[in-house]
Amino acid sequence: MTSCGVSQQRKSPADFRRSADVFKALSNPNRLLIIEALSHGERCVADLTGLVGLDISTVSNHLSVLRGVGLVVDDRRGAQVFYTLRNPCVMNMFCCLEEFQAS
Amino acid sequence: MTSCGVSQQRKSPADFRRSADVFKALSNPNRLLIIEALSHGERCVADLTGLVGLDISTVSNHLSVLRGVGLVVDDRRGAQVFYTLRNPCVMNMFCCLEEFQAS
DNA sequence: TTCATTATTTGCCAATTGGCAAATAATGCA
DNA sequence: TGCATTATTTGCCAATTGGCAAATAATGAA
Repeated sequence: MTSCGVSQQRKSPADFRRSADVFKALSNPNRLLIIEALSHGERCVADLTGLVGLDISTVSNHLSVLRGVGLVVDDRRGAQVFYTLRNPCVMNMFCCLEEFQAS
Repeated sequence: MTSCGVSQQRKSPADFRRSADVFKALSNPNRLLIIEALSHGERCVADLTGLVGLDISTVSNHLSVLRGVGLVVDDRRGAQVFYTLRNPCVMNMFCCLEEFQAS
């Protein structure tokens, strides 16, 4: 894991707000489970509901949260809706977290 | 930002729980502001209180949250308490987030 | 020991979160 | 159109969060 080449500009309150919002979306274990599943390929809601083991209304709500911060995108095909990660680079954050937690 | 060399083992519910806890600690803009300040070097509580602009009891509480997940460590010197990031590699997560948000 | 300074803890309150279940919406077939 | 399937939204409720202010703890000097 190397340093990233991101500029060191001063962050505005809105920047922190936006970052906090994404972290908040990630602050639920069931949502993390969903994201990890999606990192391996698209899944439909019923799939994810089976995986998470909660009521489908809850899973749908979690997916709505993830959609809200742009982590996932939905694709309706007939009665079914499939979800995918909008950008897999978010998994890099998990790698960073694992390194942090291993330290 | 390159991929990290972390093993692909199956995560347990407790793993997701722990990850979610760290993300939760990061899900508040004022705590992000504190972390960013600490990434540049240690700061005392009064410093951070001035920076954040909230009541000192609130700042102390935020610092307690960060301590609880191991993001920061405290060092009491007399009446003052100084805080530092336990491991600066956590800043890599912010870099990943910025890349994600720029995508 | 008293008093001042600094930081943490606690209590209060409003807002938010997360789970279930019901209600509603979207899709597709007969 | 009616009905079935799938998913989303809404309502309810308990738990949690975050901010302020008061109470309490920790430190140090006189």
